[in-house]
Amino acid sequence: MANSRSGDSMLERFVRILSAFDATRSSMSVATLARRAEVPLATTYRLVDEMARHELLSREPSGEVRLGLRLWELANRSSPAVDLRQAAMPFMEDIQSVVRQHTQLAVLKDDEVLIIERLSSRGSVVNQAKIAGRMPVHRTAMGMVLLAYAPNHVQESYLARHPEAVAVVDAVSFDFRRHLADIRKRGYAAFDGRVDTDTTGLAVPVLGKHGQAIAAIGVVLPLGLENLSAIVPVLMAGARGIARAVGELPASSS
Amino acid sequence: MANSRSGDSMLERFVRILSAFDATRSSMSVATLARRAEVPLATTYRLVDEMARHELLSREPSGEVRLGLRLWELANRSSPAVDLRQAAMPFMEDIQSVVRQHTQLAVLKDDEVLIIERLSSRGSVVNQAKIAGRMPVHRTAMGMVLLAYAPNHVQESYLARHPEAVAVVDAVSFDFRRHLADIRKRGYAAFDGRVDTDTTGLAVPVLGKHGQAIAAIGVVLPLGLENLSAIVPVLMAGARGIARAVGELPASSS
DNA sequence: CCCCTGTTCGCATTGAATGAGAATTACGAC
DNA sequence: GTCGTAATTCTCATTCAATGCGAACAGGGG
Repeated sequence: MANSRSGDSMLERFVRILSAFDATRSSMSVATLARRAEVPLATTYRLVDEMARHELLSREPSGEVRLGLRLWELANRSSPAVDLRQAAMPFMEDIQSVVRQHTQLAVLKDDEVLIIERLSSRGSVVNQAKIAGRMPVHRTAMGMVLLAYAPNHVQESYLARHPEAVAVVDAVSFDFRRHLADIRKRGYAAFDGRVDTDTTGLAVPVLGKHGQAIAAIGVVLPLGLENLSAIVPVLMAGARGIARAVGELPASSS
Repeated sequence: MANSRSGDSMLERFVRILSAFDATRSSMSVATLARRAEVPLATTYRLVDEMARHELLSREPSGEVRLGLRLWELANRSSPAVDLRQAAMPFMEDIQSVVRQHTQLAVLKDDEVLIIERLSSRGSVVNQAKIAGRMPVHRTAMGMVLLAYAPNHVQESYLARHPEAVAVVDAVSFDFRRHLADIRKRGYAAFDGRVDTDTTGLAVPVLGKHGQAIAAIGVVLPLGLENLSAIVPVLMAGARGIARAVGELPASSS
């Protein structure tokens, strides 16, 4: 039995199997799955169909495996992300109806930006962000806003773990901490072409009662930024609305 | 060791634990969780913190447990529901901008209506539907549309399992199968006050290439149905758009 | 004070999970 | 058709990781 080395609880494997799926690879053969998840083949087969029996995974006619509808259902019935999203939706729609470009909601998670929600008009510019997808902190306006309003120890540990961030921010060398302070002073962050060369990101924090960011809302605009300063107040009004709608929410971790 | 009776694989328990959470009870003590999930206390404690370690669950400062952000992330990175939602969103927004009431997207699952997405204007009437929530088939316009365009064996097994449906549909006794045929003839379903006494549900199917419903889109309107017939074409146009946007999607099960 | 509920820990027990590998099937390429 | 490769299914002896009882501990009302 369990005759082998690896210190894997079954749950560990279970998570690794789920993690093998992402937006770019939403279905695959069991064998491939076993390879990606680094779980022994025979075991993977057993696990997969046990999971399929509970509809956490589903097997397509082709034999490929993908995430199951029940997993989605369970995760979306109640969760921090769901609560946040629900509180924010009406305000995001308000923003959207004015800005008419991608409007997104995100939180900070494991030193990355986790996108919670995203509204897109038909004519929006292209944008790589996906719901439940992640973006790098220091290349996005949402990320920098989240970091700027994060507790000190989060900022410091981010800096410690991501020295490359300092180099990337603007052509000139500069003080990252001061950059964060600037963002706090303005109350928003705006970046040109850092994700896509022809778009501008603009984001403001949703502030909790102790001044920390519990989330960020941002928009992605085409580079021709005429009335950009007219948009900031719209975002801020939305953010205040969301903050009010969120009585108290568990934080997002670090 | 597994010295006890129950034929529970660990995964079985895992699912039961997750299932203990729903929109009405999004966090609880471990002991309560153990009771609801019917998992032995000591085992529950062990499982909960193993799951918490992987952020499938999270422990709040108060000690209560709730679903974790990572679970949400995994489930939303890729899943049938996510794909469908993504294909449908632009069309739902179009519909919403015209109708200005709740606009929802749902599929049939286990003889129930599973709500996938839901847009609500600020001034919408009250509506109990929640994302990832379920509604009864024969009391909702979305449910009846889904059933009307479902394969025959699904309809029959629904009838077999839900004899009460026949009695409920309209004051007069009547032929349920014929009712479904009527819906197919019209191409939509409209029900007054069956969920809430002061609202009307209106729904059309999103048809796959073989004529089956792969989803339904519906709106919830206040009972004063003046221009109701003007809305149907809007929904149908949206449904066609969604159908086109969905190249091929795995079905939703039965 | 007692009682009730939630939480943590120790521990002996064993059956359920494990993974190597053989056998079989599916699928292209040619 | 004939290979050849990859995917899948099965078998099976091994054993340790998961199990759950029960006892102990911690609060917190009343």
